[in-house]
Amino acid sequence: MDIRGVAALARVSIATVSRTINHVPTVDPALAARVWKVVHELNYLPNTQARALVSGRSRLIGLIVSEITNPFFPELIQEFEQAAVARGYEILIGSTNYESKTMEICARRMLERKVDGVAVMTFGVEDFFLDRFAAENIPYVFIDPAPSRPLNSVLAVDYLAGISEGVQHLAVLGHRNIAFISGPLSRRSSLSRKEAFLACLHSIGLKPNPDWLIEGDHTLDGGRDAMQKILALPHLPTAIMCSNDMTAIGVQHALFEADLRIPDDFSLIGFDDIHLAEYTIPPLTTIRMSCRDLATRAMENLLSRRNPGVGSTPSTASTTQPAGGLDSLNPRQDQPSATIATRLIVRRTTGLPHRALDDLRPDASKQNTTSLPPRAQRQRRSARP
Amino acid sequence: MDIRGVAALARVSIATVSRTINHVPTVDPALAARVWKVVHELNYLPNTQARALVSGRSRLIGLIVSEITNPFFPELIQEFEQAAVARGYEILIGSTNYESKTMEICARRMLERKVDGVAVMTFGVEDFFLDRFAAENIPYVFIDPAPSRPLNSVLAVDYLAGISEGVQHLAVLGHRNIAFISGPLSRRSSLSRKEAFLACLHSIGLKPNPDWLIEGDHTLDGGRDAMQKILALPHLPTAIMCSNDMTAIGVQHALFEADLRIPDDFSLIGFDDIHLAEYTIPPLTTIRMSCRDLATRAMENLLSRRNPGVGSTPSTASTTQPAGGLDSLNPRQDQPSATIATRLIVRRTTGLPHRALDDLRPDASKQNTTSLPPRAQRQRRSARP
DNA sequence: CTGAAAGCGCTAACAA
DNA sequence: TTGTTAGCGCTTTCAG
Repeated sequence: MDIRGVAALARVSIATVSRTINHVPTVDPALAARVWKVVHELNYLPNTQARALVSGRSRLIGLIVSEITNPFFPELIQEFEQAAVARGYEILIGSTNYESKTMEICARRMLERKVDGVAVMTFGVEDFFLDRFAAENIPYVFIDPAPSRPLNSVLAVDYLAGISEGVQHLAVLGHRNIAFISGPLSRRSSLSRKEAFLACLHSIGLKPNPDWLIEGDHTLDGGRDAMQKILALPHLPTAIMCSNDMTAIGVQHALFEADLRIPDDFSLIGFDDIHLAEYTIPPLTTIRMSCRDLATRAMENLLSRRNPGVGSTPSTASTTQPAGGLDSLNPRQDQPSATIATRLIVRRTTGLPHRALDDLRPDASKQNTTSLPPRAQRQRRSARP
Repeated sequence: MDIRGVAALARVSIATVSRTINHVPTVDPALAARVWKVVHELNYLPNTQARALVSGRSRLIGLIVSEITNPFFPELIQEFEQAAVARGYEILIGSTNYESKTMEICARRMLERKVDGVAVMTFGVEDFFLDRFAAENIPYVFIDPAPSRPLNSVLAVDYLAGISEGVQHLAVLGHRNIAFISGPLSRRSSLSRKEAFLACLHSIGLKPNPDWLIEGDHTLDGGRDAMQKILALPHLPTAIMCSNDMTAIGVQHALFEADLRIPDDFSLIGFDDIHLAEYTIPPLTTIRMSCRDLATRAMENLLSRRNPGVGSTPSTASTTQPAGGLDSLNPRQDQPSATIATRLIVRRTTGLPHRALDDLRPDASKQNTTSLPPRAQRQRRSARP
């Protein structure tokens, strides 16, 4: 059943049907009522493809993430989807899995489906596609520092604030030897976090030990492996900061396997504050970055810059959803940046450095500052039957 | 740049361009070469909307899940996406968040975007939409028992096998008092799991204690709350089985907060075997269900039943991707079912029942079978400094 | 094997 | 305010 069928049954022209379902205000209420009646009786649903073809706008927003399997992204996607649906849009998800080939395919799909905007929540898209997006007048927004280009827009995350809170929290507890497990350093957002960490360290007069700067990959496995590398070091830090929560959970696991305890043996701080962080054992101290903020800001940024020349936007996309509303308020922005706040959430993976405990027990034999008691001397917590 | 531009530069008609990029075999290789050259020089990307409009096929597969935030689904989605992309399709994700209103919107979106098939990985869609899908000749596939209807197809998960392995594993260790935390019982897949559990219990001569059958909601919070309810009971089970891994992680957290240990105080089994299960503390014994199987089977099922009347499918969707291949092999099936296997993965949350330890220590005072020693007598594991 | 032409279902001028 | 009409970019007859 198509628009013609509706028009025939409602005894109006197809143009009137089109205007009605698009909520163009100048339709005679009587006719509109007839049209709606037929629409509902027939359960008529407009063909999105046809609409998109003729109007040039797909009401589709592309969302490129690195890895859907990292719980941070589903949380982001959920917020994004809500933000999109609330405004009458849908999202097209692409996950790059950190491969630039896959990224290319994603970008191509976005272009082929004529998305009205793209939010890139992962490492750099190649210039080729940026040019292409620009050429087709498709706004795109990056999280994090990105190449400065026209039509480009970035959402700056205030990494420094949260990480600084984290480092200071550790310093106050007495930690001087802090390791950092980064994400893949090829990604700008990973780099930013690492640099923020280094800057904080510097600002409180600590210098980084290169051995304690490990490159991870933002996965559970990566976190575990990185921690194992650290444990193999001759001198151990007393606290570990991680570039994301998944890494931290991997670290927890490595320590569990090594029979070491958190926070007694090591303090640990994550980043992202995924929902799971509250549920790790012990619950993870971490730095929160608001997905909702990110998603909302990204959406608004994109919509506010939407193709200003072509396609006036009189109306709503769906036969049911009311119009989104205020999307044409903001003027076009070319290098605007919203700032996304971060802040420390203290839970139970941070405590005094293990050295501090020794200091409290004067009878204990003096131990090397940066090494743990030999594993053999420590009891296993749960011997299996 | 559109097909006409390509045609002009390649000095052929638009029909020839169309045939070329669709890999219709009857094109003169010389012309085809000219076309491809121009296509690449111009980086021409065909407009998906236009293709879909005229061909009636969108090369879009709908995937309806309940909650993207539960890590099982991202893992499923990832597999699904790969399966789809490998066959030249894309997926359109809808998450219902367990709300039937949202489900309705999802179904509507799928219809409006003219998906070529829908995989429903969550509780029942309303009949209205099933009829609609059927009417538009859109194949759909359910996971789990679903209303029997034409064009309907279900992927049967062999819950019984895995759950039975789990129950037997517990029984062998000596557990007789086993609780089960289900998912929302309004969902068929939750019901199936619970029923499988009950059947297993019965088959080894145990009868369920109604107090130990708790309805959860498949979330972390739900698992925690359910465990807290169990802990408040006068008689405690010695083992807990959960309807999914997230619930089990919630249980771990509740026990951690209550200062109880796994597996010393309670044995715990999850379901799904999400990647995270290997990383919980201690690592979670769980029942594995293969996402990849699920995704692949669902995709194949859908494609094999694809609209047989309309739209012959001569070719590939993309200018780059090679054709998927064997999708027209299987004949149309109306009530076929692939069976998805499940099996137990033993990690470290299962052990002897706490009672058994007491039996091994004859000097210990005899304790009530179903209650733990008072918390006050147990030492805290990690007193905070 | 190729090209001309007829739409796919809808929106947006433009006229009435 | 409403209807008529010309496409949107592409696939697919149908002649050549």
